[in-house]
Amino acid sequence: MGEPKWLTERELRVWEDFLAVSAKLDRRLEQQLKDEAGMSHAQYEVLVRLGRAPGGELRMTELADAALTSKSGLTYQVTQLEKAGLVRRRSCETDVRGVIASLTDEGREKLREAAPAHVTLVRELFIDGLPATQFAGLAAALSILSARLRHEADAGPAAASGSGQMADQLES
Amino acid sequence: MGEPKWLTERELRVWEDFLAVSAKLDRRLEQQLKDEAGMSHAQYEVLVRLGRAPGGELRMTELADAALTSKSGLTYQVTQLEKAGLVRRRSCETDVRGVIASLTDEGREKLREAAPAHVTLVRELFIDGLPATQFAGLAAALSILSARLRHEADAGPAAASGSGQMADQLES
DNA sequence: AGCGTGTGGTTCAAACTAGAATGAAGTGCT
DNA sequence: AGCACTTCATTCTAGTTTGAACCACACGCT
Repeated sequence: MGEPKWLTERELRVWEDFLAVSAKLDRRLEQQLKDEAGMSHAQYEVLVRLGRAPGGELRMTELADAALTSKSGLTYQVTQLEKAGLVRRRSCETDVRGVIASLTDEGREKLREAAPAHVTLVRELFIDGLPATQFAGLAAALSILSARLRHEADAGPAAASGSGQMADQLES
Repeated sequence: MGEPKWLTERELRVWEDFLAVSAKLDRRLEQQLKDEAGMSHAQYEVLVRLGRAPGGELRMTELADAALTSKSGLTYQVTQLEKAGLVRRRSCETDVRGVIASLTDEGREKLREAAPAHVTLVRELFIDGLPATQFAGLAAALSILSARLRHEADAGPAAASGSGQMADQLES
């Protein structure tokens, strides 16, 4: 790893813009949810994924994956949400080890209550304000990156051992 | 706030892709820096901003701003970095209250040492793999969002008091 | 059945985070 | 000069994060 390919000025700007946007967006959303709904973004995210799942139920591991948090992180959040009465734990019939997180009625209600302001802010900060062309560009780029990172997750450090290209799906 | 403008399916996908990309990228970089350089991404970011500043020095507030962390967060990180000998604090001549964080030679060396692997990973995960067109779209979008959030920071809750539109720059 | 390996979830310890409160010192106005 | 107001950085507190260690169970193989 003597001399890597450094970033061009442009690439650097894009990367730092990404970091800045991500950080500031996170903070604004966090703050708003805390103020108006008394919950963290992480918790909101858990409720959303549960709300979307059939029956409002999901296995812990699946939920952790969907809500972009670690397993231990999810255990913590679900415990908090359970204390607040928004989520219940029940055990899985087909696998004794399994735990199923289940959205309560209060949880669903709370979600319904918190969503409008949240969505409005996401719209204001992220969606509106981008001309259609740029939005389309952003959409395309994020879709690729998201897919890429989803698969990287398994193979992870495998890239270090030679491949790391995956150019196949790009050349189409 | 009865019924907000909900997100279309497409908008939702983009937003969630953004969250996913951001989260996964963060985790990968965090992990790599910890493994290979023994520092957190936050600390790395502080070193980078200092390294780029004239004389390797910056006022705490400016640094906090640049490194995307809160003031108290920066105080903590600088203390850590100081313990590690990578940064020094000195007081500001023109303002007694002021504190200037200054990159030490060891700090600069450490940065030089950590940067290649970090940059390579950023390249691998974020830059390469995006066709030129999509990269350009991403760049344009992030540039707009970044600028927007930079200014929002001051006006912040001002949006709540009536305006909140800023539609002027949309209709063009 | 018995054994080794993998998986699901929690617990634990340690680090990090942000905001509120604090104290000291600038700034502007009369 | 005196006073109110803002700014700079730190301290404090409480909450949150993560990976590692852990236990109990599932699964595959012989």
